Amino acid sequence: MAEPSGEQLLYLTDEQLRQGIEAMFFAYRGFTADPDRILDELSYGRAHHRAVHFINCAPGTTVNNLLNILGVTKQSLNRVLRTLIADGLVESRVGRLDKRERHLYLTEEGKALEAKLSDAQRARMRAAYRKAGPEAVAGFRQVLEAMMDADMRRNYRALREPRT
Amino acid sequence: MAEPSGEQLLYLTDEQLRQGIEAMFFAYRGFTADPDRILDELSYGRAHHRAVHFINCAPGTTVNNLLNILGVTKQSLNRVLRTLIADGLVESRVGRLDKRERHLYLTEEGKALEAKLSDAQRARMRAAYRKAGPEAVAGFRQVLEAMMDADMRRNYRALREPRT
DNA sequence: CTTGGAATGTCAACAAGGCTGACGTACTGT
DNA sequence: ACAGTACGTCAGCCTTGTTGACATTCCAAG
Repeated sequence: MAEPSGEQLLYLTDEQLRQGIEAMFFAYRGFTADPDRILDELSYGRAHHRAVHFINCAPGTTVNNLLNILGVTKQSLNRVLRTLIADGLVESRVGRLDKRERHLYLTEEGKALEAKLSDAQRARMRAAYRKAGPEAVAGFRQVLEAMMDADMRRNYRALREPRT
Repeated sequence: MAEPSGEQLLYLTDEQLRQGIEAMFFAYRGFTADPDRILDELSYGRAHHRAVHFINCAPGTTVNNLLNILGVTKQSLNRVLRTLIADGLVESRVGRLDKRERHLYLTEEGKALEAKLSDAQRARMRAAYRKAGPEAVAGFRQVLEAMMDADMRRNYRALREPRT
């Protein structure tokens, strides 16, 4: 894939890049629009969505682990987790091996919300993928991955792995 | 490295879509990281960046027009504009045709900041584009455009048109 | 010409969700 | 025993979203 086969390797004018920047801006808004609507009705915010999403991906994850993935402070995350636990969407279990740790799980209710949010977001993603075609999707993913910070790319790849 | 490039057609499993969602999340963070650092030093935020960016793209635009592009309330935008005007980065001129309107322009100082932010963001975008290759970039843009809301796509395309 | 309504922009106040700092508690490993 | 780690929490700040109230300006109907 790293072989450009000549072609127009260099069409990286500032104008092209600016368009990419704006596309990213508008697309991200579309990307979050559907979940945001659902969240609003429950008086939750995007922060709750992120927490629920990653707890679902990695059941039993610790608070500290989640902190690294989300890139926020523990105070900030804790505020969100507190409401999710109080509302019975997330369960926090004291670690067996290390009792200082809290392992986080979605309850059935939590899974239901996650599914609802996920479905909405996937629907848009699926529509976009269909419209653009498989090859475009491969390119899309490559550029996104190249755009991440190195340490985030590690997190991202860790989440993609089948299982350890 | 284990990136599927092109071959398989219908791989729109929920798992694949979930990966796309996460890639979008992490990539957007990388995307805004560099400007955020610059902004922080000046005690501005992302909102200032967006305003400066789009005023630069469309000099003389009205507040209302900017509102539509940015998708926030006028009160929210106004707060940001007020500080930018107070700091001498943006100039607001009363409309000649319609005196209710305010036309917005970047001052020299404003243009300097815009260039600084833009350079940082473009550098990352350029690096990602280089790494992924021209074909990936085309796919990237296609998927992003398909992911926008319809009305935002209009704004996006309007901004891509040659100058008026 | 007047007047009411629409459009535009400003000010005030509030909420969500970031942040830092400080501190308490429970546990771990040396 | 003790230093360090993991987590929770309180207090307070900032940015940036929101609504509500209001001033100005324009325009069109009476």
